[in-house]
Formats: sequence, structure tokens, C-alpha cells
Amino acid sequence: MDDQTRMLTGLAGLGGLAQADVGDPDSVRKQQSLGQPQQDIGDILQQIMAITDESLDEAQARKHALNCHRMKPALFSVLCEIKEKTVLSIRGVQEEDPPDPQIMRLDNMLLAEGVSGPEKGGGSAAAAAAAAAAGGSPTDSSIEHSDYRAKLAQIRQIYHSELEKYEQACSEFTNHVMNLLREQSRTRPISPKEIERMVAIIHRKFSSIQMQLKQSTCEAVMILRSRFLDARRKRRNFNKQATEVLNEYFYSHLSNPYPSEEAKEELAKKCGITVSQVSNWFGNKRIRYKKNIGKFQEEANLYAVKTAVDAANVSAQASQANSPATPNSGSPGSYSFSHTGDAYLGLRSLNGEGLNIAPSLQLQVDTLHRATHLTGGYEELSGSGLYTPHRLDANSWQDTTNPPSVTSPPGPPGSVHSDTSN
DNA sequence: CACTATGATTAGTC
DNA sequence: GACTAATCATAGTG
Repeated sequence: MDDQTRMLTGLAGLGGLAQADVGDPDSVRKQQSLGQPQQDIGDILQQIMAITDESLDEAQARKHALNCHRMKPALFSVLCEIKEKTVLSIRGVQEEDPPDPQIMRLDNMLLAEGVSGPEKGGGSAAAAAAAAAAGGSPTDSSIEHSDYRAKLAQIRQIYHSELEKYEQACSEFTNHVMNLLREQSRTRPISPKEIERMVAIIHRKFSSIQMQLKQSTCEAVMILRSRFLDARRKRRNFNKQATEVLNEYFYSHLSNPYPSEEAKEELAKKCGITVSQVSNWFGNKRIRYKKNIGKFQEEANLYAVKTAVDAANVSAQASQANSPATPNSGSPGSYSFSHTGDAYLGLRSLNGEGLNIAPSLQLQVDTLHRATHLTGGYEELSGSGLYTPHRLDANSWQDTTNPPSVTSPPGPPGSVHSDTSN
């Protein structure tokens, strides 16, 4: 509208095109008595009024006359120039801004999550890495993994369809505006540069909408991810075999249940869990064993027997005639420790007072350990540097804080053993 | 549903 | 950084 006014002013100045004698003569007189600017405005208003009074044909004819006027291109170029120098130069300052850091961040994240990148990209890789880091059984993680992937694909699909919609809308609107401006440029001064600028403005507006889309997509991915992480955090018991392997190691190294890094790695490989899970397991096991040795007595005996039997088998196979010290070595089931409680009680009675469970068990296990070690049964674990060098002094790991809880658990003094050997 | 077992986490220590 | 001790949170069980 401002442009139009200015244009009309310009046209008035062209002479021959303006109708100064239109309207109420009185008002004209009044205007003449006023100052020059007011007079100009009055003229303009009158001209506008005159235009509205004109018939459509008349207006068209005048428009045509305007368009064909020999001075029109020159006038338009001058007006365009003036516009460039005033309004647009002010606006132009904030243009050519660098790419928005936030949108870059969002783009990076979407790319990293495999939403905006190429199909089957980082998302699944990230999920796989996350699953691997969390450990757990491969089947479980793969189920969760596929679930995660499906959800991510869904998000991806929505994102892309929305993005496409926005892009389409943006180009449609841009085309529309461009056509409109081109059309208008015939009647008001619009330079191609201005059209470009307008397009840029439209694109900015649409990119802010896109940013919102990206933002909400990111949020969705984060929510999905956190859910997935939560799912991975859900505790899953290790499988029986893994627990067995860990327990075997623990009880066969009861004097120093601190597997070295290598041992942990090997155990992790054997059990299909991560090294940190092995560490967790040993940490928990040590503390829980120490806290309540009695509770673990049976288990300890079981594994002591188990390892002994295994070792006996190995030794029997290795040197069939050279093992008189391992009776019944040929039939594991009939090993003399088949009644573990009895075996333990027997050892305890051998211990005299038999007040300290740990040493008695230790004795048992260590004896077995020694025996098996001599026959080569533990070569694999203890003979290949898999023992952690520190804390080699037997039982020191239990002695540190152990005495109150182990040798005198809550209850009557005499009931220590009934507690610990139940 | 209460209870126990157990894997994971966290704060503190060495 | 490894470890302990306490704790959390969930799985499994009767």
C-alpha cells in the first residue's frame, strides 16, 4: 500500500496522467490554502477516490496506459533503487545469517540416530552398540534391538513424510508468492532482488517449522532411546551355565577370588557376558559370600566337589594308572562328597572347635585345589597366570571385615554353626 | 503377593 | 581404576 501511494505520487508528478480537476471544488480550494505536503496528500486522496469512482473499463484503460508509458521502466527502476537503499537495506542486515547452530545440532543428532541419514544407518548400529555395551544374552538384546529398530523406522518414516510435506508446501507457497510478485511487479516497483529476498524470508519461515519438526523428532527418538535403555537396564539373570562357570571359578579360587583382567575376559567369553558384568558378579559374590558364608556353604561344597570330580576325571584321563589318591575317579556320581553336608560336617569335626567356617571350607577347597592342581586339572585357570597377583594371602579378603558377621552372626553364641551350615 | 535372589548402581576408600 | 558396602530394582518362587 505504501508503495502504491508512492507510485501514485510519482504518477501525479508525471503530468497528463493525473486528474487534478476531480472532486469537490470546495475541498480543492481548502487544500490550496493549506501547506504543500498537505496539498499533496489531498491530491493523492482525491485521485484514489477518483479511481474508485471509475468504471472497471476506465481503470483498465488507465492501467494499460500506465504500463505503456514510455517513462514507466525508468521510473520503476528508480523506485526500485530507492527501495533498495531504504527499506531493504535495513532488512538486509539480518540476512545471510550463518546456519543456525541449533538446527545443525538437531541435524547432527538425527543423522547420528539414523533418522535423517541413509536407510539402515546409524540407528541400528547405535542400538547394536548399546546392546553390546549392556551385555545380556544375544537373543534378548536382539529382540529388544528389533523392537527399537522398528520404532525408530516408524519415527523415521513420519519424519520424512512430514518433511516432504513441508518442503512441498514451501515450494508451492514460494511459487505462488513469486508469481504474485512477478504479477505485481508490472504495477508496482518490485526488483528481482526483492523477490529473491521474499523467497528467502519464506524459506526461513518454513525452516523454522522444519526445526520444530526436527525438534519433536529428536524428542521422540530420545524418549524411545531412554525406553530402550531402561529395557536394557532391566535385570536379566545370567543363564545357568554362566552362573555355573562363575561359581566354579569363585569356589575354586576361594582363597583369592579376584580374577585378573585376563581371567575376567575369559570368563566373560565363556559366559557370554561382558567383563564388567563379570566384575559385578564377583563383587556381589564376594560381599554376599562374606556376609553370610553359611548360606553359601552348600553351594561351596557343591562346587568344590564338582571341580574335584572334574579334575579327577581330567587326571584320570591324563594318567590313568598314576592316580591312587583319587578313588572312584572313574565314576563321578559316586564321589565320596556326594553328601555335601556330611562332607562339610566331617571336615568341621576334624577342625576341632570348628568355629570358623571359612577356613574349614577353605581347607577343603584348597586341598582339592592343590590336588587337582598337582594333577594338572587347574592348569587352564590357575596355571596360566589368571590369578590376580594381589591378595594372595589366603582368606585375607574375608578377614578384613569378616569376623563379626561370620564367626558370630546374630543369635546365640553357640548357634554359629547351625547358622552357617544349614 | 510377600519374600528371596541377584544383577546393577553408587558413594566412598585405597 | 579396582574394590567394598550399601542400596536399588527387578526376576523368580512358593
